[in-house]
Amino acid sequence: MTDDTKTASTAPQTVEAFNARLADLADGLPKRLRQCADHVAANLDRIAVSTVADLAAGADVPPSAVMRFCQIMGFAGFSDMQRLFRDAYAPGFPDYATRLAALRGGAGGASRLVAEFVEAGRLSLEGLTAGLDEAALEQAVALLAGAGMVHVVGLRRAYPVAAYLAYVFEKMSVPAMLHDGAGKLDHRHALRPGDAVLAISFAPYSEETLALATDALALGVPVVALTDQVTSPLARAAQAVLTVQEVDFGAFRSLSATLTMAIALAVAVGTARGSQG
Amino acid sequence: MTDDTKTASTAPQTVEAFNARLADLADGLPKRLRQCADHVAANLDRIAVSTVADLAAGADVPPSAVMRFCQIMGFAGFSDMQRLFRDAYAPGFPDYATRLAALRGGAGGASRLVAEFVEAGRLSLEGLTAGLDEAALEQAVALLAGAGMVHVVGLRRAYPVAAYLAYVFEKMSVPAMLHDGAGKLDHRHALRPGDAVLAISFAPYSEETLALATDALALGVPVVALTDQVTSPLARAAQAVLTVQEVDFGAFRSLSATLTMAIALAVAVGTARGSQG
DNA sequence: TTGGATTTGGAATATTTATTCTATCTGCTA
DNA sequence: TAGCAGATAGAATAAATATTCCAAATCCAA
Repeated sequence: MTDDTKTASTAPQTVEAFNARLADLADGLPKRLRQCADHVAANLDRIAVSTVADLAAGADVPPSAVMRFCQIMGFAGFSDMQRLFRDAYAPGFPDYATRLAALRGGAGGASRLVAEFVEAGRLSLEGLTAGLDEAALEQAVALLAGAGMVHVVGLRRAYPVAAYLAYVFEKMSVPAMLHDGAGKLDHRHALRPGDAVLAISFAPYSEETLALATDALALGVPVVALTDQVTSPLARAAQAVLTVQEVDFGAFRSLSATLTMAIALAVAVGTARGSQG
Repeated sequence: MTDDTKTASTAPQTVEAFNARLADLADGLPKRLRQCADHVAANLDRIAVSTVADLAAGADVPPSAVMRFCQIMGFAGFSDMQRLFRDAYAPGFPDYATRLAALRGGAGGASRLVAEFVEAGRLSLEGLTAGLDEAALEQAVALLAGAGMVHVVGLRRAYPVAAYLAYVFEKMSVPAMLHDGAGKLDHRHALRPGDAVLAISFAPYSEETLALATDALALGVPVVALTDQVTSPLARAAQAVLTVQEVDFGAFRSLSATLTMAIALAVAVGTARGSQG
């Protein structure tokens, strides 16, 4: 026991080192300490202005667990750990506008891009609220909530949206099938009376998506369209048309608004079904 | 004594009001209080993480002078004043539990859901700018830009992100392969020296994603992690860790911030490659 | 299961930090 | 310069906060 492990000397000197150590230790930690680690990791920016009791309450552990956490991180105690974050607090204002301006103006290529896409996403979200067709939305929910099976289709840029919808539907126990065009199979025969189609497509509209929507129309299966324009060819085949405009940055469009619309739609449908029994 | 002068009621409620009051009083202040005012005005952003003694030392006055200063500013004491700054600079993802409860009770149905998810998305995007680790981002871009092939992996909730990344990479002519676990194939043999892995996973972390990252680590193939916590198990296997916190609404999380980070990353990588030749 | 090691919760204690109080000082007016 | 009002410094006290310690609980290996 003479070789006292010099825990103090291993104390992280920077927030980066702190994170590294946290990532390093986190896996092998017992329950309570793990809770501390997770809560701290998720609230790094609050450590500077928190007390042991605050942190303990947030992590749902007793204060002594927080103390033990600080010690295994290499600090003498909480105050020692907090000092690191108080010193690093200098950059200050996590004010959105300021930070965004700094990122946009800054040199860093990638950070700059993040700032631009964030701004584009924010604008798209604003546009979503402003341009929402509530009647169409209610109708879409009604159509999908009443369906035996929801066929979700979306390709290319719309595919992530379709995949996400399928995921949320599954989570909410809504019977749904994702048509992803894999294997170039012709899935249209899966459409049955009582089903519904949720088709997502943006210009340039993918042929397969349009084809499924058209077939559904012919079979009398209702179609909900999530698209970019009321004049979209997809709109012609649909009983309910939801439009979302994404603000683009450069040649690229984010999917913030589209996905937000998608999750709201899916949750609304799941809820409506749940309450129907 | 009945007309108790309600000094407490004059306490500034916002940082702006605080500044206004400070400007208002500063001129007529005696020496020591003036020193306090000047030092405080010059170090507004540090009040939240300072003690009375810190401030006193900085202003070169005894602690009791600081107390008097707090009181003439309208606060009950230093702690009262500090609370204002701690709250003001708290980068709040405020209580969504309350909102959700209100939503359940209130009317508005699907449109209301859209509004809530829009708000959650907006907050997530703001959090992304505030919490961006620029160094990690640059490193991630460098690793991926230098790779022969980018292996993108993400399952469940992360799958739409992975799919989107694969789409953007393809658009930008970055050789990329999407590992989607289809057919339960073991794709890890596809990893070759010179490649890189871009792994996306959120709690609860999917085993397959972790496995691919771990294999890559063993093979010396660099891994970029896009995850929710620095304590994520994915982080251990990764050379660059990008964290994104999504504000959740109810049981559901949108992907606004994650996708925004994803597209920015992909475009940055594509651009870097393009300029390399 | 048993035994041993690790982890945990909470009470007891130590330390830091805020706050009050008052004797003293300073600057002003007459 | 005497007298007074306000300002000040520092000591005394109160409150909040951090930290330690140990008995009890839990986990794990044999």
